[in-house]
Formats: sequence, structure tokens, C-alpha cells
Amino acid sequence: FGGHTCFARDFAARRLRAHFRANSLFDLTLDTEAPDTFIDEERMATKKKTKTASKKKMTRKPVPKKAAPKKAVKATKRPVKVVKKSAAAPKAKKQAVRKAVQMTRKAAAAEPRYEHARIEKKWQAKWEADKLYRAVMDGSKPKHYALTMLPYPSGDLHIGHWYAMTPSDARARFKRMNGYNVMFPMGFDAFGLPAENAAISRGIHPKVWTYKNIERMRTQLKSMGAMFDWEREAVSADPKYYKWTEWFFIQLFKHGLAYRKLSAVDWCPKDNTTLAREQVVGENRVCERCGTPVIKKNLEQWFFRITKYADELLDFSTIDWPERIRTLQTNWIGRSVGASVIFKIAPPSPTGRGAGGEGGDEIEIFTTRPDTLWGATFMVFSPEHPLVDKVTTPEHMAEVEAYKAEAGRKSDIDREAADKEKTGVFTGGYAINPVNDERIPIWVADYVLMTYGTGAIMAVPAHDERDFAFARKYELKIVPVIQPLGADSRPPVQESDAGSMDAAYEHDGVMINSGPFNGTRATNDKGLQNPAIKAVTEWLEQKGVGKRAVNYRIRDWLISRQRYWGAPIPMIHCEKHGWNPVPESELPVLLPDDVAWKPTGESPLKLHPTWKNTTCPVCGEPATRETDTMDTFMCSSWYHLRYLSPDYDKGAFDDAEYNYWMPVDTYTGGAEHATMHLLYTRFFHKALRDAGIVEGAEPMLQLRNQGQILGADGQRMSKSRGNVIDPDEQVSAYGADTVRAFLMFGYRWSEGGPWTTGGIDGTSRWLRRVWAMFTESARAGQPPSSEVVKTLRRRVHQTLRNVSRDYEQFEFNTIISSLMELLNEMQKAREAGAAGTKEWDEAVEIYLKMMAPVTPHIAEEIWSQLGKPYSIHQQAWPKVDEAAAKEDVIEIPVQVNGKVRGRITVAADASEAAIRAAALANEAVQKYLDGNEPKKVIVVQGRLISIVV
RNA sequence: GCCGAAGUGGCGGAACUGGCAGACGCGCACGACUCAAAAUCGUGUUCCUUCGGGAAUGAGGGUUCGAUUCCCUCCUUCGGCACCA
Repeated sequence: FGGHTCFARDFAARRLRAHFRANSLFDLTLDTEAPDTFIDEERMATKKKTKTASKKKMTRKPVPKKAAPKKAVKATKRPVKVVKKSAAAPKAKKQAVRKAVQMTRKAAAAEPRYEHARIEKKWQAKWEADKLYRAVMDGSKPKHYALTMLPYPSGDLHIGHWYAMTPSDARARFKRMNGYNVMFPMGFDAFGLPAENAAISRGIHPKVWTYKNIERMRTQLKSMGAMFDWEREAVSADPKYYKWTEWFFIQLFKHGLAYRKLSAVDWCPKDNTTLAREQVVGENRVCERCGTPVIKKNLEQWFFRITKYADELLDFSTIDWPERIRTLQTNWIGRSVGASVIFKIAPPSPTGRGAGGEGGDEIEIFTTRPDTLWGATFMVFSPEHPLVDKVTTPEHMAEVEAYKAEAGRKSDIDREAADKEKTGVFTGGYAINPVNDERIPIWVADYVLMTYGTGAIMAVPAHDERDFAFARKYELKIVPVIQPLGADSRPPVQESDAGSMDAAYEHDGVMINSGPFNGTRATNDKGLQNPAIKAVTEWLEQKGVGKRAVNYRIRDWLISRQRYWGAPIPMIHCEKHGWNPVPESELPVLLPDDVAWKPTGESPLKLHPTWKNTTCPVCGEPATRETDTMDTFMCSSWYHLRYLSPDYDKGAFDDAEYNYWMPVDTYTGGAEHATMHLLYTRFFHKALRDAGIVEGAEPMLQLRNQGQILGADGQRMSKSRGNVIDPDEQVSAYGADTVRAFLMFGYRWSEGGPWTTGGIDGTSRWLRRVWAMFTESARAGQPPSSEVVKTLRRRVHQTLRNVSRDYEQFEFNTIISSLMELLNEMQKAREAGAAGTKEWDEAVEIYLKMMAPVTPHIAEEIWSQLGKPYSIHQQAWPKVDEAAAKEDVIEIPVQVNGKVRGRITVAADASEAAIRAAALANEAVQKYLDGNEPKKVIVVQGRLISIVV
């Protein structure tokens, strides 16, 4: 391992160890050919020998040590402590449990080994042969549609896939055992850039690359032992799938929800394609796929009218989605309430200075602060605003043209950097402020964006930071209109004092210099709950110069991609008849196989010699096809519908299946899709609903996000960092059940975290112990006391209660810790002779059922070895016996002045008076009371007693 | 800057109605076994301690008999947005 870090060496060593262990290279008992009894006896005998030998040594050796002065002190002091702490039972209890655990751990070593590889292979084959997880409609059962995000077939399954999917699988299995008819489908999001990039760099056809990867990943997915119904598999690059992707596009087009528009769009120069606004990320505005900074291009492209649904998408009242996702989507949609106000362009002044407009022109602006209208001392137009040319006077024309040209050349990053110094030029034109008829100058500046509001703003320098900076730089008038509440605070009341302002005032105050509204209280809240805004908006409406208005940050969804490996956009352009959809009878528009993939910036389909040539569906004259393909997020917006009936050819899905299965009951996947897939799919469903294709407002009722597994170094896993954990290696070393259980045990599922080398060993030990204890035959011994079996039952049913709740709530880590705890309790019970009793058998049966969703193979194997009916996964979830789970004697801590000073043991149903009496009688408590009468005694039933002195 | 989430031992994390902080596991230390490892097993493991106790859930305050949990202020980390008028 020369040249590697210590970590790498350590990691490699561990892997080797695991590998040796898995392949039995260390273990002397691994001769599976030999009869089991022989192995057992042989081993037991050796164990016993070594045991007695060691005991002898033990008793002899420590003697001189104990004679050492230090130890002697401890030895004498100890008994005192023990006596004192005899009240503190938990410690003793804990030790007893520990002892029992150790005893059975020893016993475990004697059992036939847990051979995960053999067991897992065996059961996976049987489940598949038996179609155990086939989900078919069944009106007699409640349905549960469990969906987990489908993978992109990029090559190999990642540990992240396991982390996302296996807990989802466990939850689906839990639901199934609870009587639901569960569908848990799987598929591949198979179109997209990586396939095409592989084609370019390696010369493999995208289709070949993709399907080869799917083949491999399907095998890897099967190694999870998940309950995927493979007969429902859907692959988005399959013509029988994308036929309906195309069909959906046409439906959206027919309902006015898909349209073509020329606009400045985000373009990734590396991937040579346009991107949706959602796919441009980060401060530097980079491509979400490859990290290259995007540039703007003016192109005619296809858009989906997601903005039409902005308001509806803000309503989460009918779905149970994480707060985080709701916030992200809400912010992304970015709803602002304010007013639109109409400013007239001023007619040319008699002096020749002033507007170039001929009069009668109006300009509408959007503001969230109509209460500051009286402070609007100038207007600013975006350089792209169509009225710029009209308002610009001849003497300013050259300067304005130069500025526009400069703005056009700048990238968005340069232009939109918030800390950049603002620039602009005067147009020579003026507008009339409708509230006070002031003539205010019109400027052009690139800090005003054409893409938000109307592309023009009223500038209120006294109360807006950006306008203030601009006004200071170009020496424009500043009129304060909000006076702070304190007498001597700024800004000044008079316009002439504005020169002393050093920043815009953006806080609460009282309106001044505002005609009829002087004295009105103005808070800094936006929206109509601000009394000043409410009053002014109503006044504007009465005067007919403005009205209440809402604006959104979200833009329409740009879906055109200048790439080959995507679903073709089924549209035809004719010189005479413009754009028309391909007739539905001709769907799908098939992707041709014989294309040259060259990164030219044009779709490879455009370069195909014949593909684009077709005829106009209206007139039959020669016409051309759209050569762009669809964003892959279009394909994934409806995959949950294709799973309903992946082979159905009379429609995108079979209505009967839809009516039975939809909507999705639980959806699991990464939060990184918050403003992309998770927003698109909600939009898509609403659009289909309005097109009469689906029903209901939302496609997915409940969403839960898992976190991310990072490399052991806390960084994102990546090949270049060398910190990738390969799930296949983990599976071959530990088995799928261990990997599943570790991923569920080691993390809060919603958080994720760094991979911990060695952490998996704990889970591996757990399963080996389970194996050992449950496969070992009961030894004859003294019968257990009734207390032992009663305690056992109580623990079992208490655990069942907790575990059931945790499955329901996606809290997988505590499921496994509860199971580990119960195993420790069971070992204790076993040592006390409980094995062989009917309570023991019940405990084992419930235990296996509780672990079955997490570790399906080992549970099935032990279940079958115990002679129980196949399959454990078809068993009903056990019911909690509340009576058995109830504690009859409880220990309650007694607090004196907020500190635990003693403990009392009382019957669980003891009366408050009895508990109080017992607490006050407690020796330790008496000591702390020191003869004083307690001021107050609080008894919390079953919890604690708090005494205030 | 704005919005959101989260801060608990060496680590992952638990504490589900405001009621015994640190469950469960990892790691570590020492010991048993071994020629030696590995595996397994045993003991211990929040910190301080004069061995009586005391302190502690990012920091500081508040409410309460009682706060990891509720409220306020601040700090840190992560995620998102970012000239959005």
C-alpha cells in the first residue's frame, strides 16, 4: 500500500479482513462439509478447556496485584459504595444484562456460522421465482403506493442509492405486513447528457451505453433484496415510454401550457445546450450538471407555463411534505404582493428638453411599497425595455445606445452581482409621478432586470438601498417620505435635508411629504397587512392609476435541449402554418440511431440528413421537425404514472390502475430536487389535471427526504477524491442485510453523514448474535420463574410498540437500537431458562417479524429453519399486547430542589398519596429534607416526585 | 444581506406531552485467549472531585418545582436565494 495515507492503509486492511472473514479464510469452523454435530462438540470441548484454564490463571495471578497499596485502598472503599448505591438499581440491572449478553455471546461462538452470501442468494432467487413482490390490484385490501426516486443509469450503483432505497424498502415491507397491498416499483431515468457525453468521449452509442448500464444496475439493485416489483419496471428512453412523454407534450401544447418564445436563455457552453432556470445554480450561475458558468443566448425555445400555477404550487395544505422542501419551493416561487402603478410619459417640454415620447404613452411598474410613491424621484428602465428608444431624446441617443450594447455583452454574472457599483445613463425623457404630478427623469440601468415585474421601476432613493446608491452617484433628487418614530432620528423631514442621509431608511415610521397620507403609520412589512400600503393601494384604485398586484420570481420552465439523447419534441414547423403537433397516430417520433454526436451547439438531430424532413400535418407540404429534445425532467415528471402500467399502449397509463393506486402514498428521495423534479412533478400533475388526464391536486401525498452519505473524510464521495464506498464490496464482505441494517442504524436517515470505517462491524455483530441465539436449540435446564417470562413478554411488547411507531415515522436508527436492546434482554431471559417456553417462542417470532423489513434475508432464513410458514414477508405484523407491555412495578426518582436524591419503587397504579408518602419516607430524601417541612411536593404519575424545600 | 435547518461524550446518535441526559452502537484503554495477530470474551469509558459530591446538551438570559425540549438575544455550521423593485 505504499504511497497511500494511513487512512487508506487502515481502510484497505479492514477490507481485506472483512473479505477473509467473508470467505472463511480465518475461521476454523468453516468446514461446511463436516457434519454440524461434530463441529459443535469439537468446539465446545475446546472452549471448555480454555475456559477452565483461564479461570485458574485468573484466580492465581491477581493476588499479588491486589496487595499493591493503591488497589487495596480501592478494595476497601468499594463495599461502602456498593451498599450506598444499592438503591441505585439501574447500575446493577445494567451489569446483569451485560453479564447475560456476554454469556450468550460465548454460546454464540459455538453455533454454525451465519453464511450471508449463501442465504441471500437463495432467498432472492426464491422470492423472484415466486413473484413474492408482484403488486396487483386487489380491491379487498387498502393500497399503498410506495415510491422511491428512480436512479439515473450512470454506471454503477452508489452507496447513496442503498442509503435512499433500502430504508424506503423497509418501510414498504412494514406497510405490507400491516395489511396494505403495497406497490414498490423501480425504473430508470435513462435519457440525459451523461450518455451523450460518454458517446462523444468514448464513441459508444448513447443507447448502448445506457442499456448496458441499466443491465448492470438492475443486477446491483437486485442484490439489495428489496421488494421491487420488476414487472412494473419503466425505462424512460424506451420508445413505449417516450411515446407518452411526447403525447403529454402535445396535450400541454393543446391546452396552451406549452409555448415557443424567443428569449435570452441560460446556455451551458460545455454541454452545448440551454438549461432551465432551475438548473443554473450557485453564486456563479453554473450549470447544475457540469459546473460550467452559463452564458445568455437569445434563442427561440419551448416553455411550459409553470407560472400559471405559481399560486397553486404555494398551497401545501393537502400534502405532508417536509418543511424544508416547502420553504425552498415557496422561496423559489417568490410571491410578492404590492401594486402596479401607471406612470405617464411626459410630453416634450417647450424648452426642447424632455421626453421623446409623443404623449399618451404609459409605463406600468410594479412595487411592493406603494406607500413610498411620493418619494419616487426618478424611473429606471431595464436596457432591454422596449420603450427605451421611444423616451430617449436625440441628444442622449448615442449614449443610451452605447449603454444598451454594453449591457448586452455582459454576462449575467457581471450584471447581477449585487455588490457591483451601479451604472446607468439618462435618456432625456421624463415621466409624471401620478400621485403628485412631478416630472421625474427616466434613466436606463442594468440593475433593473427585464425578466422581473415590468422591466421598469420607480426609484425611491430615500427608502431603497439600491436606488439610494444610484441617486447619490448621479446626483438625483432624494425625498424622504417615511419619518422614523423618534423625535430626533433620521431621515430629516425636509427634502432640503436629504443631503445628510448616508443610507436609505428602510424601517418603521410615519408617512411624510405624502399629501393626504401624512401622518399614516408605515411599518416595514410588505403586503397589505401594512396599513400604509393598504390605504395607498385602495386610494390608487379609486383614482384609477394603480391596483393591487402580485409578482412571482419563478419563470416558465424552459424544456428545449439541443441534445440528441432525449425525448423528441413532437412538433412540426411549416412555412405556412407555423408550429403544429405531430398527429397522435404517428407517435412516437422515434429517435434515429444513426446520428453523429458532435458538440456543435446544435442538436445532432439537426445535422441528420433526413430525419427532420417531414410534411405539415395541416397542408401536407414539406415541413421540418423540431430537432431539439426535451429536458429529462419532463420524463421524470410522470414516471410514477408509467409504473401503473408500463406495457399499456392505449394510453400513458391504464385508468383502472390509476384509480386503484394513485396518488403516491409515500415518496422518498433526496432534497436536492426541491426546486427541480419535486416542483416540476407537482406542476405536471396540475397541468394534466387541467387537461382532463388525471385527477386530484397533488401526485404525492407524503414526502420524506433522506440525507447524504459522505466519504469517510466528510467530503462528497467522488472518484477523484478516492473516498467512494462501493456497495458491492460491502455486500460481499458483510452481506446485504448487514449493509442495509448499518445504513439504517448508523445515521439519522434524514441527515446522513460521513461513512464510518468500522462502524458496520457493530451491525455485523448484531446479526451474528441474532443468528446464533435463534438457531441454537434450547438446552434443558431449570424452568424459568414466572417473573422471568413475564418480564420477557413485557420487553417484547414494549419493543414492538416502539418499533412499530418508528417504522411509521421513518426513524430507522431507533428501530435497530430497540432490537439490539431486546436481544440483550432476551439473552438475559435465556440464561434464566426462558428458552423453550411459549413466551420465548413468541418473542422469537415477533423479533423476526420486527427485523424482517430491515434484514429480509436472515429473517426469512431463520423463520424457515424454525419451521414456520413461508414467507415471513407475508405474515401479519404482530399486535401489541398492551396488558403485557404494562409495567406493574416502577421505580421513580425523587428530586429534592431539582436534584435526584433518591429512588422509590412503587406499584405502577399506586395512588398519588401513597407515592408521596413513600417518597417522604425515603431515607435519602429524609437526609436532604434535614427535618424541614417540604414547601411543595409535585407528583408526576409514573415519572418522578419533585420536593421543594 | 435575506430565508430555512441544525448545534448533546473521542465518534454516529438516543431521550416521541417540560420529568432520571448520554439508550444502542462505534472507537479507545486495560485484561483473558494466542508463538504472535485476527476473531471472540471480560472490565472500564461525559468532565471535575478533597469520594461527601459538583458541573455539563453551542453561549448568555428568561419562564418553571423541574428545560436538550418553551421564550428572547447572540455565536457557529450546513443548505437555499441573491440588484426580484
